[in-house]
Amino acid sequence: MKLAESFYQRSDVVKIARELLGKMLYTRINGVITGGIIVETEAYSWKEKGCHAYAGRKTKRNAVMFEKGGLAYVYLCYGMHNMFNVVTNAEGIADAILVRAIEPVEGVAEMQLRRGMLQSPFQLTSGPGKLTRALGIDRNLNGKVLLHNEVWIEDTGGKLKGNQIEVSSRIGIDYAGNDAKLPWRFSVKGNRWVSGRGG
DNA sequence: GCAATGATTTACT
DNA sequence: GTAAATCATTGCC
Repeated sequence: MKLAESFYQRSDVVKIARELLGKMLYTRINGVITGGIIVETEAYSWKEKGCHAYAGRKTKRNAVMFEKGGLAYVYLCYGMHNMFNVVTNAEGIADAILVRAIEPVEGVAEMQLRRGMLQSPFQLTSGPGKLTRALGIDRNLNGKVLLHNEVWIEDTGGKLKGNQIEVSSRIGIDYAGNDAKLPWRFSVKGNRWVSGRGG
């Protein structure tokens, strides 16, 4: 079943990022459903420099981060990659979680079509830009509520043990100085779809 | 109006 | 390992 709004609207974005591991992320694009298990996330908060909304700086791009938790924040990076984030916390507080990798489950054939030929199936969704392409996520989904039938997250009922979760520093935010060292990246230990070496 | 750059991926050497 | 691809957003003039 879909996660309730109350799951996203709690105040501890780091805790929510950890809890998203093992959940199912689905999209429905042009009637085609694709989805997979979230295996890698990163937390971002307005309080630290790695975040687009650092120091509460609100712009046209990141405005959705200031909305209430439970919305999708999608933006374009490097001119070609869409990044998918989950907005958390209460309205007015800009926290969000970047989904960096999923394990393909639903609509795998469609994902392969969208991604083209790959050297390894583990490259299908093993990175933030890859999974958005595989799931058909683009900026049209920015600001969408994660409770409807375009993009949503479900609780599978499965539970990850603490020793199955790997904690590390976030990737690609060297400009954030000391905040780049925060242990706010979570991944499923041993999962082949975690970004990095895709196979 | 304009120059700078990024929460990345892929190909090439 | 290094570099190119590629453009919306941002900040400054």
